[in-house]
Amino acid sequence: MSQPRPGGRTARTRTAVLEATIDQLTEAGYAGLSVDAVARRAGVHKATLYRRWGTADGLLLDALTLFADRSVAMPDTGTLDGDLRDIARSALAILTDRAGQALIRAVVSAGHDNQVAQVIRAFWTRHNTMVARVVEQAADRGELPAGTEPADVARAIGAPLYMRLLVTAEPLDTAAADQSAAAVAAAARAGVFARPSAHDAESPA
Amino acid sequence: MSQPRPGGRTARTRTAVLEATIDQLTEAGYAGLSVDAVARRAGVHKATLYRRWGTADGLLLDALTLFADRSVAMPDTGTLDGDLRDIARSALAILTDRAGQALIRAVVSAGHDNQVAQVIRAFWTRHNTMVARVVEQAADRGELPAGTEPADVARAIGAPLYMRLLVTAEPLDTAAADQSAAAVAAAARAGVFARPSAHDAESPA
DNA sequence: ACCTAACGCAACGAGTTGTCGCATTGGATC
DNA sequence: GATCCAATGCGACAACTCGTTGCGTTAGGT
Repeated sequence: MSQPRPGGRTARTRTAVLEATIDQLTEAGYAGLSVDAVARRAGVHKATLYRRWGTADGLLLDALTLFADRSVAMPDTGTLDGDLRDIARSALAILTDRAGQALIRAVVSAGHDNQVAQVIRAFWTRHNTMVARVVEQAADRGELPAGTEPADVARAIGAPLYMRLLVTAEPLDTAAADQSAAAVAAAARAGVFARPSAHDAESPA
Repeated sequence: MSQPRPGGRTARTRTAVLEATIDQLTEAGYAGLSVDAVARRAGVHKATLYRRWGTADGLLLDALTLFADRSVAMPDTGTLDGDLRDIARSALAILTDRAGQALIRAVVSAGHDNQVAQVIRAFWTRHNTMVARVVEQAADRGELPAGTEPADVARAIGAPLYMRLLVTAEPLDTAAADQSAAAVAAAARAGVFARPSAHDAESPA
């Protein structure tokens, strides 16, 4: 069941092509992501790309998968504010990374009805479980009300940064990330993200 | 200096074309916004579109201008929470509107280096001045610390909603808008959006 | 009734897209 | 180092899309 030819040339071609894909996305955006352009840039014949990736979306999907496979780092600063700040700065790192920017813009342009969206959903699922642990620890320390929704917290941390990148084209710097983290911390402490308690009791572990 | 022929046919054509532009954007996205497709859909010959709008981006720009010309409504509920809730719900209305969704997605895909971006910047400028008045009133009432940045508040209100639409494809409902407003209110009250006071005094007014 | 801007129409050249058959190459295996 | 085969290179191609142009027609001001 081993791959027929997992070896050198194929891997090199893939690397060159996916790097060219990022370059092309960076310069020409999703609209300019044609198979021909990527082939020329990678120094590979376009027939090869059509055979292995089929379409431009196939290229995007492969590049995205490679990028999203980085494991999400779990912060552990001992305080809610510290953890949220770390999360916001990690998000900032992705959003300021050249490949990250290119891929995020492309994903948004590609829409939500394809395999690309599945990779994104999987990424957010992992990210949310990470945030859930942070929230849980904070609740144990008494820093947050019980029943705080991790998904709401996770979205709120990233949202202002994505907003700057995608909508308002404002600068993405550490101050922006830290402000976002502080805002989320304040809102979470105020119970804005707390799920309305079913009846009035939430005791189980 | 009056327009040569401002009358009937031209106006009808424009309406039909811009409506077809929205339809096409809704169904096929920015990538599918070809002049030919819009012409067929509008029942107008493509040469006419090339003559009047030049390119697909010209169509987008005209449709966007028409849409963005709605004046931004100023809320006046008497409380910060009420005003922010109104603002969030207004944003929600745009983001759930068919044309609004189509245009916002298109604008993001079109990027930030064109005339389209200018219309967007103008829109946000007006929106920010509106939010500034709300913030100012709240500060006068003592609900907010002095020096609270309106731009930060405005961004924070819209961000989670844009995030749902563009990135995570989550539902856009009143609960989402209200939560966003509540989160911003909590953060603003905590002074997260307060500009660091120049030296240490902020007494005037 | 007249006049002209706006539109319809058809055809076109240029560029892009995806596919095909065949030659060549690289690297795994013995 | 000889052999073999999957992966790639190569060029040509039909189909399609894009934007333009010249000319005839129409609508709506005057």
